[in-house]
Amino acid sequence: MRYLRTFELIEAVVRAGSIRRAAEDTNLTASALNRRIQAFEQEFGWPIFERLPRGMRLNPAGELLMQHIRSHRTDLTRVQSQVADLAGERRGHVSIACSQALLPYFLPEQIALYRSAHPGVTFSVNVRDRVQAERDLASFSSDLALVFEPVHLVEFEVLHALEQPVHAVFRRDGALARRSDLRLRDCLNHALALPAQAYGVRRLLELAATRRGRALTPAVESESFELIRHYVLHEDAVGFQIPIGLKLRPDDALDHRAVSSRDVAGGQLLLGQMKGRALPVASAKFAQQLALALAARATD
Amino acid sequence: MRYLRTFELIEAVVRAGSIRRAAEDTNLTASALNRRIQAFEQEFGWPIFERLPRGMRLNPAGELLMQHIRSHRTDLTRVQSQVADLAGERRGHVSIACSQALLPYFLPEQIALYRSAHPGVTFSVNVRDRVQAERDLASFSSDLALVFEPVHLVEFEVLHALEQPVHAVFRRDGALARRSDLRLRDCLNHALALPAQAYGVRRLLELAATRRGRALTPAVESESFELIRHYVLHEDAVGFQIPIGLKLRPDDALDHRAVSSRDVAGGQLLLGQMKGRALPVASAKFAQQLALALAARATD
DNA sequence: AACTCCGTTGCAATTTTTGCAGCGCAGCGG
DNA sequence: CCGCTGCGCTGCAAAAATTGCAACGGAGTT
Repeated sequence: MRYLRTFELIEAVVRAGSIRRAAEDTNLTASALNRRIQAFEQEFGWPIFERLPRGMRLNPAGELLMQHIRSHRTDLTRVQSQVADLAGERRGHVSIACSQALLPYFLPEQIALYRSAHPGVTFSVNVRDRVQAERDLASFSSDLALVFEPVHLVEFEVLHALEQPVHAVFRRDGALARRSDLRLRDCLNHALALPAQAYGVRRLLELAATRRGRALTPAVESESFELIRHYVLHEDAVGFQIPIGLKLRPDDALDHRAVSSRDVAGGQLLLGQMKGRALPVASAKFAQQLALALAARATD
Repeated sequence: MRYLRTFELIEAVVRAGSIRRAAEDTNLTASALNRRIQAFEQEFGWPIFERLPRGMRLNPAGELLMQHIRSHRTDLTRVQSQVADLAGERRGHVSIACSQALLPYFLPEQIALYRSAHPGVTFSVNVRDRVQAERDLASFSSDLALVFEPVHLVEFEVLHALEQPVHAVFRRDGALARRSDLRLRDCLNHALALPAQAYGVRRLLELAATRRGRALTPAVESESFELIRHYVLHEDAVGFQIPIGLKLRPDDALDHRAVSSRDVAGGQLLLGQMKGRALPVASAKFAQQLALALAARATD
């Protein structure tokens, strides 16, 4: 949008950290860019940048303004989305920050389902850990977040919650496969393939282990759930994940089962948005669909 | 603000109803204005005006956009106000929609008090009845509303409430002045000077009268409380008003006293803002001061 | 002390916006 | 039927704004 150009330029300067670098990104000369910034500060009434010998940085006034700019712009896209909806053609873009576990099955299915009804809607899916997801919402870079065991919950408005037990993942031909009620101590006798500390599953496991005075000493620790799943096949190890990211296929060499809730508490998978924000039409409708799908899983 | 020019122009067209008339108001030619509107619609993606043979009118998309524009602009002034506050100098503008009863004493005092501490803050006071006040808040043309017995209360966030009994106003040398506990039937024996139907005091009186099977037949009916107050002096009539708009001065020919609460229920004087809106610093601080002043009255 | 990278400014070139005049259209009144 | 009025819209030239170029001074770095 032409009339938002000044804001784009300001953002470019914030990102680049200096006018000269931002000028390259925006296909302008440093002088032109400089004058636009100055003109804006003049009209706004106060400087919004600190001038440092090495470049520019936002001052507190600028931070305040940036927050406003971001909210304004996403609000405008919401209006456009509403207008598109008004005109009958559902268009728009849904951006969602989610935990890794949603990537293999749940989200692809849901997105495909939504796009089959509304081909004009596009999606961007960003993998974020529990902390980053909330930061994404606050900075308006994601409309929705679907995360396991979020941390802060301030500014986070829960649209739907689903309890997910921690599942152990193991070889179908291993010793664990034969147990009917799976206890934590059974798992701890095997080599452990655990997610990194930042992840909710890991936190729940640590909690359970320390309560029993035992320490978790992973053989393999990774940020990739996919790696963990595959590693389990090589050594007769045990991995952990939530069931929404797992699927039972009879021909598969992998199997999984819930660790007894007596040992490891379940966690919450939360669908949420930034508190108080009015979502674009497409995002709101997609959130409804997700909530329905999650509710269906709860009754399974 | 230069970068908000397009929005100003759109608003001018909405107000004027045609490009040519709006062009005069904005010191532009119709052609220039026309092209800016077209350029905006191009960028926005949809037309926002209906072209009629007699001029232009907003279409539904335009209505949606206008709502956004208004909220955006008031939001920006809030940011500026916050920045001013950050810089130490409290500046800004407070716009308040209020009932007539606040005009003679309460608001002038409060505004003077606030301005003595913060001379940089300016005020606009708009007299609005109960319905219009809420409409003002919703259209962002007022930050605060201080009204007696508002109607809808949707979108209205109450910041402070004060119960106000209905007071009768009469000549100090009249018959009513001698009664200690003032009953409604005493008043009804006199000529009545009543506010118009739209006002809260009138509604409370009507309610009380019909409950007793009596009808209110005003000798004088007016939208001006000031006229009512002065009329009472000429005929030995009785007027009605809430005490916040009255003052006892010993040298005055007027007197007033609460009508017994057994007969006429008290009403609520409400200080409020639009639900969910973040007020500019000056408005928020002034609202705090008002709330305090109202609370002090409650304990009198 | 030489060097680099920064924001900033004067001036000319360029791009954008505007005003002017005129077009076609649709109601209105005779 | 006509002329009249007020409307949105467009081609073209004038006016205004934005931009690029070159250069300056300042502050860290080597």
